[in-house]
Amino acid sequence: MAQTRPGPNLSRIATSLGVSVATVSNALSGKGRVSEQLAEKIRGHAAELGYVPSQAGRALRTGRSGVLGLVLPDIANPLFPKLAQAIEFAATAAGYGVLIADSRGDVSAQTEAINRLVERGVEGMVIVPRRATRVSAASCPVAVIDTASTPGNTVAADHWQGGRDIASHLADLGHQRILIIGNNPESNVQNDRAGGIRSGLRDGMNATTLWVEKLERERGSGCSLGLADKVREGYTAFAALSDLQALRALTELQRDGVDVPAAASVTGFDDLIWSPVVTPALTTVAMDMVTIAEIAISSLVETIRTSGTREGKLVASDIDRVPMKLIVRQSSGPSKPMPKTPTDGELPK
Amino acid sequence: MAQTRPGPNLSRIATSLGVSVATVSNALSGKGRVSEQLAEKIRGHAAELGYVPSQAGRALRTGRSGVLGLVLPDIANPLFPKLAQAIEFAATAAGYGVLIADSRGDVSAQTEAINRLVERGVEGMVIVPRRATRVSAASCPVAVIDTASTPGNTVAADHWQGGRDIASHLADLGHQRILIIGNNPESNVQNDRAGGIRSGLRDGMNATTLWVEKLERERGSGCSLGLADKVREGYTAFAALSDLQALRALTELQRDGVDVPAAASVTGFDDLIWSPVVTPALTTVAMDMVTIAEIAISSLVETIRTSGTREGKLVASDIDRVPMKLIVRQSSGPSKPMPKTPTDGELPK
DNA sequence: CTGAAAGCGCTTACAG
DNA sequence: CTGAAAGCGCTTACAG
Repeated sequence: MAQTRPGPNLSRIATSLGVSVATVSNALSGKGRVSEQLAEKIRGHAAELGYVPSQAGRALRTGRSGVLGLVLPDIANPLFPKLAQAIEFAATAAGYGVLIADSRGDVSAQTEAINRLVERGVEGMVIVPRRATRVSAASCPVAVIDTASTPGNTVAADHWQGGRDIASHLADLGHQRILIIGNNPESNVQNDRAGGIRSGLRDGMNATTLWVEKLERERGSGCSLGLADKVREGYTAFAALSDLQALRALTELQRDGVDVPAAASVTGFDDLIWSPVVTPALTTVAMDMVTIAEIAISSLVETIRTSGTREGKLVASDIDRVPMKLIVRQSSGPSKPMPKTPTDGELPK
Repeated sequence: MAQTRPGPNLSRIATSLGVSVATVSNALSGKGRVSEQLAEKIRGHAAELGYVPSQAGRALRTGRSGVLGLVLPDIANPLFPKLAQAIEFAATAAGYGVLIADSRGDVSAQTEAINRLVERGVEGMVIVPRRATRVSAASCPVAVIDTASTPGNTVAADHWQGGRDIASHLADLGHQRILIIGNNPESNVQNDRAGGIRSGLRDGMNATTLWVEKLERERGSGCSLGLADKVREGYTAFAALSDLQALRALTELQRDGVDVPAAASVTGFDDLIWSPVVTPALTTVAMDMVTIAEIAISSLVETIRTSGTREGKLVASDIDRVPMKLIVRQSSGPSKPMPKTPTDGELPK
C-alpha cells in the first residue's frame, strides 16, 4: 500500500467536479486550453478544498525540484544574515526554494555538505567557499560567491575598489599615516582590500599593515594591538579590513583614552549590524549583497534553463565584480578640511 | 514525453546487472532480504555509476519529503548565524534538509513564508516568530523558538534565569545602582530578561530601566544615551538586554571618558560574535542554541513520526526552558571584592 | 532469496 | 475545449 498525504490532490478535485485530472491540471497551471468558465470553477473548488500541489509529484514528472542549495562556511559568519537573506529573496523571486548547508569544519565537510544538497535534488547551488578552497565540481550548476580563486564562475564584491574608496576618504580627511588592520594574510578578500587601500594612497601618505592573527600567535589571543602606541608614532587613521577588526580597534583606542574620531579615524568593511550603533559610528564600505545575490541566482537559473540539471556546469563567463559602497559615518580627521562636497560628506569621484 | 534526469536510476542499475529494480532497491536500502553477495555487487555497481537516489521518486512514494522549514524574522538578526547553524546541524543529524524562509516585513509576510514552505512539502517547521506574533497554525507540525506567547509548542532560553545570573554577578562585584538598557518594552524576551535581573537584586541594590527606542523617538535615532551622566548620578553597572545595546553602551561610556570596567561594568545578553573581541570584552549570558535546536528538531521529528505530516499539530507539551550560561569577561567592579569562588569567577548557585 | 506489479501525484503529448 | 493514458523513480506488500 502506498503512503498518502492528508491533503486533497488533483484526482480528488477532478472526481468531485466530474472532470479529468488533466483538465484540472491545465486549469490550475493555465497552460492547456480550458474554457475560462470551467477554469474558474476548478480554481474556486481547489481553493475551497485548500489544495496544495505536491512538489514531489511535480518534481518527479518534470525532473525539476524547484530548489537551490546555499553552502556557507565559517562558524557564525556575521555576513551570513545579509547574504542568506539576499539569496533567499532572489531565489524566491525566481520561484526557487533554498536549502541551506553549513560547511563548518574542513574542506571535507564542505564536500559532504555539497553532496547532501545534491542528494536532496537541488537544481543548482550557491557556494561561499571556505578560505582558500577550490570548489570541487558538484554534479549540478554552481555559482561561487566572494573568492577570486576559481575564475570563471564567481561573483564577488569589488574589494579592491572598496579599498580605494577608503583610501580616498582618508586622504580627503587629511590623514597621512595609515595603519591597515587585517586578520589573516592568506585571505584573498583581505589582500584585495589592503591592496586597494595602498593603491589609493596619495602623495605623502603611507600605510603599514598589522595582521592580528599573527600578533595573537605571538602574544596570545585577545592581546592588545598596541594601537595607542601607534597613535604616538604618528598614525592617525586605522583602516581595518573588516568591521569586526574595526570594532576591536575602536574599543581599544577608546579604552586607552584616544579620542575617536578627533585624534584618530577608524574605518571598516562590510557594514555589519553594529557599525552604525557604536559611538562613534564606523565609516565602512558595504557589499551590495542584493546585487551579488541577484547575479548569482540569475546566472544559476539561466544555466539550469539552458543546460539542464546535473551537468556540473559552471556559471558566468568571468568574475563579476560588484561595486562596494562607501558609507561615511565619521567625517572628521586630524586636519578637518572643508569637505569638497559640503552638503553630505560624500566623496567626489 | 516525460522529462528525465541525467543520472542513473534504479532501473538502469537493475538492467545492467540483470536483476530487478526491487532487488536493487532492497539491496541499497538494506531492507528486504537480499543475499549479502548480491547486495555487495549491487552497492558496488551503484557507487561506480555514481547513483544518487531521486528524492522526488522517494518522496512521492513514501509521502515524506525529508525536508523541514526554518522561518526567521527580523532583517539580518545577529542571532541568525548561530541559530541557523544549530538547526541545520540537528536536522542533518536527524536525516532532514532545511529550507529557509525569511519573514521580513509584517505578519502577512510571515504567513506567506510559511505557505511557501508548505507548498514545498516540508514535513514540519521551526518558526522564530516576529515580535508579538501568534503563529497561525500551519498545515504541518510546528515548533516555535523563543517567544512565550504561544504556550504549548515553544522552546525558549530561560531569559529570566539569565537575568538573575546577571544580577548575581553584578551583586558579587559589589554594584548597587544598576541601569538596565533595553530596546523595546513590548518584547517578551527583553521583559523576561529585565524581570530576571530585578528579581535577582539583593538588599541595597536598585535598578532603573532605560528603553532606547523610546529615547530615540524623543531625541532622534543614534542619539546619546547620556550614560556618562548616569555614572555621575551613581550608577556603576549597565546591564543591557542584548549585546548590541551593550556595545552601544560600552562605546558611549568609553568615548565619554568613563573607564570600563574600573568605573563602570557593562554586561549584555546573547554572546554575539563581537562580545569577546571588544576591549574590554563583554560579560554576557549565552543561549544554548545547540540544545534549543535539538529540542525543537527532536520534538518536530517525534510529532512527524507519530502523527504524520499536514496535521497542523503543535509540538512539545509545554514551554521548554533551556538554561542560559553566564560568561564572565569583566570581573572587576567598584569594590572589587574577593570572588566567592576564587578560581574562575563562576558564580555559586 | 528474488521478481512482477501496483501506485504515490503530477504533466504532457495526443486523440477526440 | 476536454479526456484517456503514459510515465517520471521509487518502495512495498505479495507471490514465487
